[in-house]
Amino acid sequence: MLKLTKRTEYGLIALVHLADKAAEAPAGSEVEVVSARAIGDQFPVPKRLLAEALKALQADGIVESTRGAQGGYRLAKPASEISLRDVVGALEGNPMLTTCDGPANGEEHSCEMESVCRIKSPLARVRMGIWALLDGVTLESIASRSIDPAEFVSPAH
Amino acid sequence: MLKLTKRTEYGLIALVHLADKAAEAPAGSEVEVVSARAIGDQFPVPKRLLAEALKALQADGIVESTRGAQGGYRLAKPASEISLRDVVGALEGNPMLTTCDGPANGEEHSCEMESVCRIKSPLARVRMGIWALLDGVTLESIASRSIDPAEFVSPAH
DNA sequence: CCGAAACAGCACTAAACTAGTGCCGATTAA
DNA sequence: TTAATCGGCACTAGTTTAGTGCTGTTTCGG
Repeated sequence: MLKLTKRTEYGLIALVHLADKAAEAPAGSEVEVVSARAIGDQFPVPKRLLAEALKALQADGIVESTRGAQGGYRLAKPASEISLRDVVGALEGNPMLTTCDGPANGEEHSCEMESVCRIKSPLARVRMGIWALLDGVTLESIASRSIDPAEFVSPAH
Repeated sequence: MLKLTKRTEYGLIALVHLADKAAEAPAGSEVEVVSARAIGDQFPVPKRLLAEALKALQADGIVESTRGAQGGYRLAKPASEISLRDVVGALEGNPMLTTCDGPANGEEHSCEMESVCRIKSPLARVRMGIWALLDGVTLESIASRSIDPAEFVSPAH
């Protein structure tokens, strides 16, 4: 199904939070790291999965981590340079649409119909369209949507 | 994962085939129906699943069926009026991206964070972008990609 | 009128993926 | 030294996907 996983959802939530932190920081100063626990405390999401997502994001160089007490995560790049495609790619890999519509796996023989298949290349085009769309959405554009931090930390419920 | 199901893949293959038949037919004449078996014979796909896909397409008014011997399927509308979104919608439903990113299910309370959730509306925007993209791809545009029928029935390999 | 061809509907299995949890080791600030 | 925190492995339960079986119903053709 054409759906993102919870992992991705949680990862995105965490990233938006980290982007806020980065934006709040006084210019020129080091951005404070935020622990997975701290993020999880602010949202009703299973903290453990959040941590899983952050781990994956770290492995892909989207966030950087500091270990030990007072450790945590922060964005590894400016929010404007992190696209939704990067995030989705890190959290659920690149493969898309049909199995035979391989993205860059030129070596795989994809499917057995090859020559008979008329939908492969149209689907590949669609896939690239979707990727381009995700490429156009940066973490900055997601995070910078009129959020008063005060309202943010004191949720309505 | 951001992937289409086999069902959709098989359905698309069948639709392209039916679009061919429709295009071949002499102007003004009735388009011949094609049985699921006939389609399945031309492609290395499990015939049964192909039939499943066609059934779903019929239920959604994308193809129309004729029952009984010599029965089969044909497009219910011109190929130019069938979009990839229609097909995907018929074969795997509309829900997309995260679970809280409900398409038109206004009544559902979606997720419990509501007020705190900062990714919902950006994701909704992305979803609409993807749908618009799928809307722009018609069955006609997929099928009419320089296919010499002769080359089609005698594949290169 | 009968039988074969074809759609239609239901139910079932096995494999893969998703969501979520547990546990323990490694690292580091206090 | 201790507690906080990231990092890695493994495990369970539920859902989805892929694929198959069987039976009923409709209709053409002989």
